[in-house]
Amino acid sequence: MSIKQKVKKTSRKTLKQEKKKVVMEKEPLLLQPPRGMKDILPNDQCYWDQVRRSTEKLAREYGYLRIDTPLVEFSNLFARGVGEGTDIVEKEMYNFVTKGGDKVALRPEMTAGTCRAYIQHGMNVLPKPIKLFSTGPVYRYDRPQEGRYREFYQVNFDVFGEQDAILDAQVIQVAARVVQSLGIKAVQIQVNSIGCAACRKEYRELLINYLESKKQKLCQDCKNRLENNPLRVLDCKEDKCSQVAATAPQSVDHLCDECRVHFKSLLEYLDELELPYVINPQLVRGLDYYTKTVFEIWSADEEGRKSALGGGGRYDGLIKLLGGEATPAIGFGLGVERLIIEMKRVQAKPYRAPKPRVFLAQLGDLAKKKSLKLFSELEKSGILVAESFGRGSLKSQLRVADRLGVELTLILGQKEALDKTAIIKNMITGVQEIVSMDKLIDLVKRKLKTDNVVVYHDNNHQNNNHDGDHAAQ
RNA sequence: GCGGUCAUCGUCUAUCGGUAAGACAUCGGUUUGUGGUACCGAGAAGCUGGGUUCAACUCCCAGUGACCGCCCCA
Repeated sequence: MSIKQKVKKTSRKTLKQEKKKVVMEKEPLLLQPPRGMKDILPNDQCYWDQVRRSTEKLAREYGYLRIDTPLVEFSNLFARGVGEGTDIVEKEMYNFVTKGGDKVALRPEMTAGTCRAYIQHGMNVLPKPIKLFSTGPVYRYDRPQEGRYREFYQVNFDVFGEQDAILDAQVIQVAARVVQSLGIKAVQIQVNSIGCAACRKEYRELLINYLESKKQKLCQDCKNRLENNPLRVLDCKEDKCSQVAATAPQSVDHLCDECRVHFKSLLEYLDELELPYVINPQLVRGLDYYTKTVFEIWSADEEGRKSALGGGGRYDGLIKLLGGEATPAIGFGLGVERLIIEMKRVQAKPYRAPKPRVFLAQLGDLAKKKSLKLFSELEKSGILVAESFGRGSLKSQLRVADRLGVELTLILGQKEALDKTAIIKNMITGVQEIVSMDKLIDLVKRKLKTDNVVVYHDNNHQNNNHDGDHAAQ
């Protein structure tokens, strides 16, 4: 190591220590978001765009209107709506008190807020059924891991005012279609019916009796669940519990007449739609408000590892519970991050936004000034243009143009600026011509239309581009 | 909430108890008006806090975070 290097290293180190000292004096600044939260970087946006486009298109086609509700609601909306005894409300809610003393929470799911808005704005007077969809972040204070974040995004569909099972089937179909439209084909739909308030009460007692008799075989969690949420014992993953659950009375066998008919016709409608499904008598959802139909959508990879993409169900009692007039309703939510994980796994095509096909290069003070306006004129006439105004040399600008893979580069130099002309360079053939400024835009448009896109990139070059994408992350 | 693995430039990966190397990426240059290659150069890192030591990026502890497995869910 040379003396020069040594000196440099030392000074760098000293600098670093000083920097550290300054930071320490103020307050440690962690250059990362809080746990379980993450940035969605430009490189990933193509997947998010694809999800947004697909869901918005299907929502439109099935008659859903978009609604956006606040990320923050009063805590008791969720306590009442989602259920006091649920994991979500009990241990996963971001609760806080505002300066004004309001007890509020970040929404852990979207249905409660949608219902609140439905009641508040008197949507019950609209022609039924009323279909609403929304998308945005939701928050759960859970332990993060792959596909599970404390801030995550959902797309959510809800329908109000229709109790016919045909709607249950259509809602399940929409859920399946959203997933499939993203290119995720290998999905499994699980359905179950947990009955209405009346038959659920009866069933619940039956189940408690049964579980009490096997109490010593249950895990500690389930012993607790026995008290406040016995249905949840059924989907406990503990071996001993699932053994008990396997022989437990099943809700489908203890439905009242109405619920049985409802479930039966749902299955008939699903058959009619040729939507493959599996009846899972063990399926219970983590939210209290469900009645009758519940369902989940799962994907499975080659090794059989499953991941829940979303789920939903009917909640005929919720609107009344929250203070509205009794209104049947059904809905579902899908986890966007999980959809994207699946899209990547099956190598589904993300949305590709149009890229600029023209680059504007400038040389010299006068041309630089003129190029700024020329850029906006090109943009106004619908031509996507790239530039690198900050660079001086034509060489480095052309290098950028090349790397962006544009088809044409417009060169505006001192001479051209004075002559009111510009050079159009075809980046594929290398041929260039001088045209007058007032014909430039029309000519560029014509060239973009007629020029066939020739793929001339060699592999090496493409790889470089690819790496570049990653480096931008 | 519990268990496991891990933590070095923007990214990936080395090395070492004596203050860190390379690749990719970035920026600049190779006679300043012409792009892919090549060559030269520059900037850029030891998660945080303690401890052991003459000396810690390295060893130990704690914290934090990421990932995996439970639990739960989306």
